[in-house]
Amino acid sequence: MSEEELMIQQLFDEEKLTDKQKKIIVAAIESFSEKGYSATSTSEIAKKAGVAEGTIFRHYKTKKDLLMSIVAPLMANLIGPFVVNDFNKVLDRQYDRVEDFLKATIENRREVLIKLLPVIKILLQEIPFQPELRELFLEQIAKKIFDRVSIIIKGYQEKGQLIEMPPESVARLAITTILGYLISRYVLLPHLEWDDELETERTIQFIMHGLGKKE
Amino acid sequence: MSEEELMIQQLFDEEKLTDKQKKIIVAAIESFSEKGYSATSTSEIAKKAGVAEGTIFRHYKTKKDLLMSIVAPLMANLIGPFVVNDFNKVLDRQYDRVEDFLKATIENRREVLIKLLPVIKILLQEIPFQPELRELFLEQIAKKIFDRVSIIIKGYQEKGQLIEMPPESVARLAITTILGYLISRYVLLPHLEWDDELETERTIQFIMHGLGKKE
Amino acid sequence: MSEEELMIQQLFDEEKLTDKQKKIIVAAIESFSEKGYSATSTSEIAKKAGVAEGTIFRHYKTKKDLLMSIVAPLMANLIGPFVVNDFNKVLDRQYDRVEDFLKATIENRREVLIKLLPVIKILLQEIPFQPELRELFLEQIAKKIFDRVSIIIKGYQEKGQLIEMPPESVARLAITTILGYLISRYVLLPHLEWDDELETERTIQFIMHGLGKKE
Amino acid sequence: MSEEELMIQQLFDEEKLTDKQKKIIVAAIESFSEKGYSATSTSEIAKKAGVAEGTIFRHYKTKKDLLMSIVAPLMANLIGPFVVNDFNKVLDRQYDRVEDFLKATIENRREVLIKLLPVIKILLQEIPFQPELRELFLEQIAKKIFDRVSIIIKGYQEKGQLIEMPPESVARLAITTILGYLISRYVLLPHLEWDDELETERTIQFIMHGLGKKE
DNA sequence: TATGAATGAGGGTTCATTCAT
DNA sequence: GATGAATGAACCCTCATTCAT
Repeated sequence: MSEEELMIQQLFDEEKLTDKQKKIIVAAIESFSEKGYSATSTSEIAKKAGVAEGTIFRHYKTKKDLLMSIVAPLMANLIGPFVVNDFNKVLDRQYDRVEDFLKATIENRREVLIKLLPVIKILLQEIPFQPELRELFLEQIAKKIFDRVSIIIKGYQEKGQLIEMPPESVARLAITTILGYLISRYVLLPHLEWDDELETERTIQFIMHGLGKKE
Repeated sequence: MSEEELMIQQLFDEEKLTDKQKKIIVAAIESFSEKGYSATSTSEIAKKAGVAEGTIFRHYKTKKDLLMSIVAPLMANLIGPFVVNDFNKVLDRQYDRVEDFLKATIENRREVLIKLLPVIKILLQEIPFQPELRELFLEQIAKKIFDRVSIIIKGYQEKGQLIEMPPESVARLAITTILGYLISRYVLLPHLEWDDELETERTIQFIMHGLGKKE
Repeated sequence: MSEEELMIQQLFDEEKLTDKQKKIIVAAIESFSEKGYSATSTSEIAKKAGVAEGTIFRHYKTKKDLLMSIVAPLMANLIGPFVVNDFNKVLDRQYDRVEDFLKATIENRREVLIKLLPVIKILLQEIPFQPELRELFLEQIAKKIFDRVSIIIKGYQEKGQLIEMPPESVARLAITTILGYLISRYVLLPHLEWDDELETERTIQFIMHGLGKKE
Repeated sequence: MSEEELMIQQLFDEEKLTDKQKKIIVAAIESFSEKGYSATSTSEIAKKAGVAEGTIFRHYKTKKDLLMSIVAPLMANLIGPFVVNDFNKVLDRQYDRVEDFLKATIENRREVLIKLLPVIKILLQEIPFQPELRELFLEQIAKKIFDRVSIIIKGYQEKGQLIEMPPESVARLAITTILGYLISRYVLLPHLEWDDELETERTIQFIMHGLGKKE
């Protein structure tokens, strides 16, 4: 229970949720991420949450409403700290080298990513099918992150630490590499044994120097 | 229609499908990839295919059967040419430099990937929810590709073209980078304008030399 | 309605059934006994009961569940009073002569049999096809009745009122004769005019003295 | 196969059935008697018979047609030999004593009953639900048998071998007793071990002298 | 506020039957 | 005559949602 409680807190820290609401949210996250949104029935959620079927609809007008109320705060959560903390730190020149910034970013996001993994799975699953979700995601998350990252990139380029390449391309390559790592690590192959520190190091090294051998 | 006909041919070239079967497959692919497997009703597929609902179940015992019959041949298709053609060419030392191999691989797969995009979307969407699909994918695709790629990598490492790093890590980084490019290009942001040749070049360059500036 | 109400009361006297449940049961009994279980659709039952089809499945998980919930209490009902009342009376030597016992038994069961006729028809119809039903019937009804009857028979044999013959055979002959009478009377040929008292008398006389003429 | 072949011959000896027709009939009898008419699908029959679904409907316009074509000849078969052979023998005074007639009748019918058991089960099952069947049965079978039996009874009554009782009642009692025996023996409790000769003897004895002890 | 009985549209699937081959 | 693909109505059952309690 404490595990879910943490997730709930992380996601809805400011809102006031009744006890039943929390149970509904937890149950919905579990079912949605296990079977998918469409394949999950509200009655199943109600049973798992230990509430009556009607109770769900008292708090959330529709099933989609419930989905949104789970997934929307995730967005703020994913981007929020990143924007506020790290970005400022970078501006404050706390990370002189790109490597340090990358490492801090990965470390910083790793924890919240793990905690919110089920919700992230739901988000990724439903983005292709819920236009509102996709727009929300593209405009609130993708765009913002992309913009901030581009600024950061330009900064490092000016400092001569990054090659001359359009920031969008640099951003794309860096972000997909990091996400590729995190998704491989936590979504696709979580059952393998990973040496997290070493693999993080390699990922960063790859971003910086590629795979080609310097002669 | 010719577009879908092509896809059908690509996927089911050896099997003999009746006209109605083809229509069902095409309609199912369209609906599944647009709304997701669970959210698509068989009656909707029937209507779109212009056949009676019962006809679907004459050819495919269940709805999941229909899904599998769409997605299973994709696997062979995705991996087949790769294994046979490219791998042999590499062994035949047709690609002296890693760059050439990467470029050929991307180009080679790009075409089939575009054509099969809707089916790939379905596959990716349903892998988390259909255990049989996941196993099929992990064992038939992921493992095979990984193995072959690892061999290729070792070859280039011995030739001194790739850094010393466990082939698994090299494979992971290379594959996720390429997939990250293709997914960004064709799935996430297809509506942007892309200079395919240039962006492919950059992706390969990134894999080889990273983002760090040589001084 | 009062007719069915009576049947419902007789069958489910202890359980608390909602109004809709009663209507569903009544409608199901009517349809099952008229057209058979397999040939009756749940939508038909719903319509006849004046409820939504979903309502049926809220109370009974499956169609077979509905059948069982109708037929199971019948068993207790058919055997219950017999075991408790009559059997005790016999033990209490309330019936000195076999004839009196037989008459009381027939009279006693006639009433409930008439009232539960439709349900009995359903039971008899479905016993060959529902293994669970058959076992339930054989073990809960047939065996119990057979055992009790055998004890009673032995009693009368010891009193010299019945011929020496294995109690099983005696029981078989007596029971099938009585059932043969009741089934002829109420199931096969209910439209004929019957002089119930006289025919009962003849049936008992037949059991006691057969058809042969004493010279 | 020879078992079914025999049944087919017995039932349809005069008609010319194609090979496929026979297979259909055999398959239908098996399925109908196992699962009931309504619960058996034509496709299942086709599969079991090894013919195409359409073939069934080429020979029998509807599913009910198939049922009727199985069950109708049974009637003639059940009554035919009885009327012709036994009855004449009785008239020919081949059976002086009632006992002999009863024994001959039971023995005579036992064999055909066993062979046609599955078809008889179908007939008994469907009589309550198929009005045409019921009328056919009542008028062609029940009535005829009843009439003939009544005549026989009167004959024995005149000879002083049977008590004075309306022939209808005598017939009812005798017939239900015999049927009760045969049904107990072959339908309800076929798995018990039966001493057929002894039990037949007891049944006849019961009919003649009842269960009461002569002092 | 919370319940859970009730709804009826729609879910996937099977059905008896037809008909072009 | 035999086939089996095709049909669409009907099957049993589940669904998201409502509302009286």
